Amino acid sequence: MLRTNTEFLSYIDKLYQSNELEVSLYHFEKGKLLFHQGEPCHRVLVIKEGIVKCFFNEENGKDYIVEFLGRGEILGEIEAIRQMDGLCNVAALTEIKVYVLAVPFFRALLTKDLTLNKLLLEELAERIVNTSSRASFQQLYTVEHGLAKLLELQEKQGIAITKDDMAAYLGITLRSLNRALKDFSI
Amino acid sequence: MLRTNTEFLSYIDKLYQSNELEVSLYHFEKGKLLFHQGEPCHRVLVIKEGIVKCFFNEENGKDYIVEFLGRGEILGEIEAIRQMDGLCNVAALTEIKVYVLAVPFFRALLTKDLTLNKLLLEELAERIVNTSSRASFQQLYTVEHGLAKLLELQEKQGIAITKDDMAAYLGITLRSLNRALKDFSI
DNA sequence: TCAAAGTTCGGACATTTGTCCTTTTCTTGT
DNA sequence: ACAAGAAAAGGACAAATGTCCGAACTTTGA
Repeated sequence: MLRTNTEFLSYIDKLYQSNELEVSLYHFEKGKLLFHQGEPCHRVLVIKEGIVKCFFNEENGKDYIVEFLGRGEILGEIEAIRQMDGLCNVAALTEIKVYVLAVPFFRALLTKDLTLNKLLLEELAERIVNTSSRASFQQLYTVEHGLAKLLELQEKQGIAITKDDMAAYLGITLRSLNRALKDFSI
Repeated sequence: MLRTNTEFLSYIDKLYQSNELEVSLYHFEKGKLLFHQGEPCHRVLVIKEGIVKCFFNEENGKDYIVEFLGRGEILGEIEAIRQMDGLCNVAALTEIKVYVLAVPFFRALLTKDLTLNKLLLEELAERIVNTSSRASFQQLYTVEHGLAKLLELQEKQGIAITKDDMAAYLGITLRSLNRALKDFSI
């Protein structure tokens, strides 16, 4: 549930070392909004440290968290590839360090670097696997199943997700989450 | 909701014309299962004609339709890229014609053909956009919203989806679908 | 044409989830 | 330490969805 991508990180680490003009390293504080749904994207980010959440804000005001991303995960690549406005919001859940690439540089790189293409294809394929199997799971199983997995993740990763975020990830209201948590501890 | 990809189709058309040893054209009848969830995949398909459904079969026996795919859409590419067993089932909803590539050939092509890489990146990015925004939408909105879109699709495309498939796409039971349909026609 | 079998549909009730609002618990400043 | 305000939790009812099963409708074969 918290995705990471070591291979991609080391690729970008190297790129950074050999090309500091085009790749820079930034630092953002917890809570900062890195991408804004519906707005133009000018940069592609790769997480060096920290955790972010990607979430949709639907017209009815509700949020849905698509995924939590950590080390080596890339952000803004879909928008860069398809030349579209921000698909969803991205907010820093912890303090983060990110590599930043301008979109034109990223796109130029794509036209000539097969390694980058390969890494990206693997990353996108992995995301489809995750997103689609989660959608299926959430539609067809009860909340408890999803909650169990989410609690397990927090345990393993040693991270604390707020209840609001847990509910947004499960696609339910806070009230329902509280109920599920209560049922859980019986 | 019914996805197609003209660009990809013409790429494969050309590949077929220049390389009939490695790319072949097959024909399958309606109802045929082209990929089986959890089983090894040996081939990559590109739809030349017809429509298929990709669906998960969950352990509780329920189905969830991830997407409907038509002309120019590729199948089995995720499994080929990540070298994994079938992610979901794929069944022909109509008679279909497909180009067939063996996985090793497809992978070899990936290592040297930037055009293919580009087309695939665009396709995978598009799928992520669709899958994730649909997941969000379905979690956060009522069934009627989803149903409206689905009916619209059938109208536009002139295709008839069975009620079972409509329910599986919406992630609800047939009973709930019938109710929604009734409410709809008021 | 008719009856039997299969299929689809909808009623009735159970369960789940959401909404709204009160109660409880936690913070904060003096 | 305590009161006031803020944040979190839970009760009560409403709405949505699922399950089960019988009724209505279709198909098929003699």
